[in-house]
Amino acid sequence: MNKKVFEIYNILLDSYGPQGWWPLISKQDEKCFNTNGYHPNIDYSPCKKEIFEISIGAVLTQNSAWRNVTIAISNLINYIGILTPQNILDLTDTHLADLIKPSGYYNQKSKKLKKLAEYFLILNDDIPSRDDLLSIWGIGPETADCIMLYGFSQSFFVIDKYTTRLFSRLSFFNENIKYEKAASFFTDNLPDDTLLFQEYHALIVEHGKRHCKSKPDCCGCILLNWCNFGIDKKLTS
DNA sequence: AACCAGGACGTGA
DNA sequence: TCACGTCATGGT
Repeated sequence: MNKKVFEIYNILLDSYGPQGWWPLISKQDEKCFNTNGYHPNIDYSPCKKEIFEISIGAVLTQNSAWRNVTIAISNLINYIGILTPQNILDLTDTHLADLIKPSGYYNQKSKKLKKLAEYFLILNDDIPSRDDLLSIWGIGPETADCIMLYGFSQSFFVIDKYTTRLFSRLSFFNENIKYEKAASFFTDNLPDDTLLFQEYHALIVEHGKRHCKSKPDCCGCILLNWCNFGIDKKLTS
């Protein structure tokens, strides 16, 4: 058990506060109420329609900015009302593509959402296995883990570009590490805790957006002491 | 005006 | 297995 992994979590949490993921579009107004002393993850698990919204968001955000995804999801909600599998399936592929256009890759993602909706329709109230999700066309390891972790509250650790970038810069592993290997790095070095995994991934993304970008902005980075990459940047700039 | 954003799939070696 | 090409909008 590498305690550094948990220490970094605490640094991020102290600095940014609890993130309260998954950010539901259909619940944005309620979230605004709770900016003070509110711990959004405690005893909260999403209801059925929210699980589906999370899953849709996980697909739409593939290699695209969350800002654009919020527009796409808003378009969907404005047009079909409640996000249900049947409402998605009732749209034509091209109409669905048109609604989600702002999220990019709209033709592919339209098909992906249809496949996702078909699966959720037969899923009913069951909890899927990770392999079930991976067998759906358009759902890879990161999307599956997002759905499992944030949708179904199962303790899978989500690995994304921000995660491999940050922890490779922190010299824990190489940036081109395989997905499953990176995931087990975290699950091996952290207590098996869904809320922890939810909060940690969200904090990594927040830190990635603020500092650990593709072109890093190391000024004000709270992990600078931990980061060889940051030190190198300081010496060379 | 390139570059990047909370990836996944298909193909050829 | 792996290294690429493809998919595509919107912000900086």
